Formats: sequence, C-alpha cells, structure tokens
Amino acid sequence: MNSLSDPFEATENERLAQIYTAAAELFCEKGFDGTSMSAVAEMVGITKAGIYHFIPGGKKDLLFAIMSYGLDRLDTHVITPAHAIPDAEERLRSIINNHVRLITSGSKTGGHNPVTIVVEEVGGLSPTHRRKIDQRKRVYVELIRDTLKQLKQDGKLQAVDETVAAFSLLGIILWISRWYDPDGRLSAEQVADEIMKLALGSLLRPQTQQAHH
Amino acid sequence: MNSLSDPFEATENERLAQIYTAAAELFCEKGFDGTSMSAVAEMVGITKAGIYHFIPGGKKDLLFAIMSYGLDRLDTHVITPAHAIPDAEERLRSIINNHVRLITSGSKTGGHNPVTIVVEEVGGLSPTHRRKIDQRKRVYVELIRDTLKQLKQDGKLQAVDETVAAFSLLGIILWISRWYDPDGRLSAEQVADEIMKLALGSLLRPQTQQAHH
DNA sequence: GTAGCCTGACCAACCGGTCAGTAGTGTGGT
DNA sequence: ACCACACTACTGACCGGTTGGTCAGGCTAC
Repeated sequence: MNSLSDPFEATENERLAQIYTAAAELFCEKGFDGTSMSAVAEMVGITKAGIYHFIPGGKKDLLFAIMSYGLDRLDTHVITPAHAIPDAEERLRSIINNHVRLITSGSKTGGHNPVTIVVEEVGGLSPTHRRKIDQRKRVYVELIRDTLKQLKQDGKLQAVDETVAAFSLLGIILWISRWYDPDGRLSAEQVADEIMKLALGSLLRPQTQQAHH
Repeated sequence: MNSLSDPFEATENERLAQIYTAAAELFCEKGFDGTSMSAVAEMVGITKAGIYHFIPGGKKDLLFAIMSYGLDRLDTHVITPAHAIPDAEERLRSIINNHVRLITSGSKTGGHNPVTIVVEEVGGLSPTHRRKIDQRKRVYVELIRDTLKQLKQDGKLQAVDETVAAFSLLGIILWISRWYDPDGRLSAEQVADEIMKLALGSLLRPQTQQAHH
C-alpha cells in the first residue's frame, strides 16, 4: 500500500518513523485540521522544512500514510488471522478478541494509536486516497457480515439483521478507545472478555452458546 | 442553559437560527477546525463581520451553543422521559428507542444533526465550557449505568459488567449516524427494532425476556 | 566532490476577530 | 408633516498571527 513498508517500526529511516509517530499522535489528539506541520516538526525536533524533505507529498500524504498503517495493523492482526479460521463462530470470536486487544493495547503506548484515526478525518484525504481507504474499510465490514451470514446458515445466529448486527459490533469496538483507561479498574483482558460476552450474547442462539476457556 | 431558548426553531431572530443551523451543518461536515467563520457567513448569506454582530463570543461560543442544543434535545427526548419510568427494563427500552430515533430522524433532515456533534470536537471548547458539556454527558452515562444496576438488583441482568455494558450500548447507538442511510434498505423503525433486539438480547437474562409489541 | 540531511528566510493565502461607518427603520417632539 | 434621534443590521476594509508549502544554500560524511 505504501512505498515504505511499516514506517512506524523501521530501524532504518529513523527520522521517517519519528515523523509518522509524532503526526499520528498529534492527529489523534488535536485532529487533522487542528495539527500544524510546525507542531509535527517541533515534536520530532527538526524544522518544518525538514519534514518536507521526507514527506514530499505534504500534509495529505502524511494523513494517508498514517491511515494506511492503521489499516495495515488491522489486516495483519485481525483480518488475516480470521481468514485462516473456517468455522464461523470461532472466526467471530477471533475477530472480536483481536480487534479489541488491538485497540486497548494501542492506547497503552502513550495515548492514541493509528488504528483509531482511520474512522474520523476521512474528509482530509484527496478523493483518490479516500476511495482507497474507504474500500479497505468496506472489506472489513464485509468480512464481519459474511461471518454472520455463515453463522446464520449454520443455524447459530439469532433472528437479527446481519448488517445492523455487523455495524453494531463495530460501534461497540471502535467506541472503546473513547472510554477505556488502561490505568482504570478493568484490564484490557477483562474488557475484551466483557465485550465478547456482550456481543456473543446478543448474536448466538442460547442453545448453541458454550463456555470458552 | 443558553441565553436564547432553542435558537434552531425560533421564528423571531431568524438570522440567529440560520447561523446556528449553518454552523452545525458545517461543523459536522468539515469539523470544527476545518470550518471557517467566512464559510458559515457565506452559507447564511451575510459577511463574516455580520456573524459577530449576533455571536459576540466568537467561534468557541458558537460550538458551545450547538453542543448545548444537541444535549438539550437529548434531555427532552431521552433523559426526561426516562426519569418518568420507574421500572428498569421499561426505562432501558425507552432510552434505547428514543435515542435511536433521535439520531435516525436527525439524519433525515438534510445530513447531520447537532446531536451527533457533541461526541467529537470537545477539544475546541474552552475549559469552562468543556467541563459543562462533559458533565451533562456524564449524567447521561450514569442514567444508563444506574438503570443497568437496578436491572441487576431485579435479577434481570445477565452476568456482565454494568460499565462496559453501558458504554457498549452507547457505542452502538452513536455509531448509527455513521452508517445509517434514510434512503436505504432499512427504515428508522426497523433499525430501532433491530438495535433493541441486539441490546436487550445481550443484557437481559433469557427467562426474563418477553415479546413486546 | 557530491549526495543526503536539514536550516532560515520567505511566500501567498487564509485564519479569527475588530472597527468605523452606513443604510434602513421606527419613535418622539413640535 | 417634518425633522432629529436612536437603534438594529450589516458592510468593507483591515489587523496581527498562522497556515501549508518552497527554495537556496550550508553542513556533514563518505
């Protein structure tokens, strides 16, 4: 997707990784329009002109790169593992668990992570970039919806609309970053367990629910 | 709350109502920082200086007024009716139903409504205004959580954490405005029904669930 | 020497906000 | 009937400051 592979964790191109990390943090904190290039530069420790030496495309390309990275993380940690699971119920459990942990673990590393930025700030993208981002998001939604449809074919799904159920599940998960406090009463594991209980409780038919360890 | 009562529906002070409506639409569309005063003025049909004749407090006060109006709508359509219902299960049904309909009906009137703006853009407020908005939001969360606690005392609640459940319910509802299409396959009533099914399915214990007409 | 990294000075455009002034409208006095 | 006054609604010009972005050149390191 990006010309550079995983810029956030690169050991070479250290400056580039610093820029992406700083921009991601500031975009999450103050929003895309509320963050200036000078602010990003200051956090990295160089001049604004220095930023444009590494990011020739400017601010919009920065946003696109960060969103792409967030979706890359979703791909590797949630979507790809899910594709390897044939059983629908097991796949749904995997999706919920991995996505919740992706968000809660991200908020532990000093605030916000690039995974949550993808949701908002789509307006700051160029039409071409926006189409790419939107399509990747749609792929994820369809993964969830297809899993629910398969669950229905297996006779395990309650009498609910799959589309509404898929979006509701997404709403629960994406909302976590707004209220979860890693130093609070509940650990990330507890939150993941509770979300799992809630989601499966409303989706699976009672007789098919079974305890999981 | 505001020095002017319900500026969005006032027949007098027509210009003021126009300004609030235009600003709410633009803030939802492009974000607070992404919207300029000139843009608001242009949509209303007057000059930027003309805006400051009606909104002496400037941009921040505009945002605060719009958020307050959104919370006013939540108060009158969701919170106040809920307080009148002593039974916890019935009260929960009322909250879900009214809040979902408030959001779906709002998106029918030409895009976004001020109810959804309250969630984001809190960073644009002054500390004093932010405290007021945050406190009103907290009141609503506690209404839901208290209702769940009472449900637990009644023995109707499944074995779930009330806080996580309350936030998850909020996540489902607030996320609706991001995907609901009033011209789409599902009507507002159908969406409300589906959400109700999903939410109650994960919260109420099976033996206590009963069909509602 | 030359290639990559980075700076300081600079640019037009735009930001939120101010202000003097004006057109129109109604009011009161005579 | 007429004028003087006041008030509201609004404009156009303008302010200092900041924005995203550029560019010529300097400083290393190989």
